[in-house]
Amino acid sequence: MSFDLNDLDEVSRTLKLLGDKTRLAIMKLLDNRERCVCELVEIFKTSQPSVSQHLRKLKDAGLVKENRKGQWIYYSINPDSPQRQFIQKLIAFIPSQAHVLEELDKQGLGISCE
Amino acid sequence: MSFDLNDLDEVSRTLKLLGDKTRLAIMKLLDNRERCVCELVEIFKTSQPSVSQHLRKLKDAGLVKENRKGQWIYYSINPDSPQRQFIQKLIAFIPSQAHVLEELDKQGLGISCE
DNA sequence: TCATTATATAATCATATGCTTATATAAACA
DNA sequence: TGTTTATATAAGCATATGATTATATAATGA
Repeated sequence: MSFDLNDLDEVSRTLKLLGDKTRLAIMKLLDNRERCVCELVEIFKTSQPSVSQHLRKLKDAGLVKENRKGQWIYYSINPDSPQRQFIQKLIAFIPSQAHVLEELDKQGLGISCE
Repeated sequence: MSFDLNDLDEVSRTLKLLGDKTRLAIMKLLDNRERCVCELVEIFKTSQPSVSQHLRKLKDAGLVKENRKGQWIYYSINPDSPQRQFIQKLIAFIPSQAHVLEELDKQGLGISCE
């Protein structure tokens, strides 16, 4: 599981991956706790396939991992990622997404896939 | 000159900008000292327009500034960029580009636009 | 002024990207 | 087993991106 982060290619690839607003927000949201796909779909008000595809890219890069619980699949930050420290520093520069969730509540949408 | 870095949009835009291998390497190279366009062209072994266009994007984002000296235009990190601290942290994760220059020397190309 | 050198800009093009719609898979449950 | 719910994958499409080629601008020097 060795991996050299000190590599220009690798860093630029990671930046490119997180250079997408949705993916960056997903990482920030997962920073707190795991979330199931349906939560993310509601938060971003986009299609389910769109969220799935973003998650796929994050998973392929090893940044997140999935955990199925019955029908639901929960995603979380992959603690074993060699890039984790780097990712954490990036995330630290993003404001909390709390307000996003608050706004959802105001709109009475709530978040429940159950 | 106020600017809120604590903004998801802004962070993702910056990451996207540096999510390009050439632009990221340019920023790393400029971290040491200013460089003229011709130096960068030689280093990256790409076309002059290509380098110019990358520099244009970095300049438009306020990350670098230019300084004409006769025929030559030298680019350097813009110290007044509100994103500077963020950029510095990103750059810190990239290995020195010293070896790139060393290889150029070996190939006898040297670097001189004069 | 004309030629040369350095750089920027414009136009074109091939590829990458992200979204949408449709469909497949997988679990839960009647 | 059949239906519903959650998620993934595939296909198609519009837009973004980065490179190349050609041309424009600007400074230098004969």
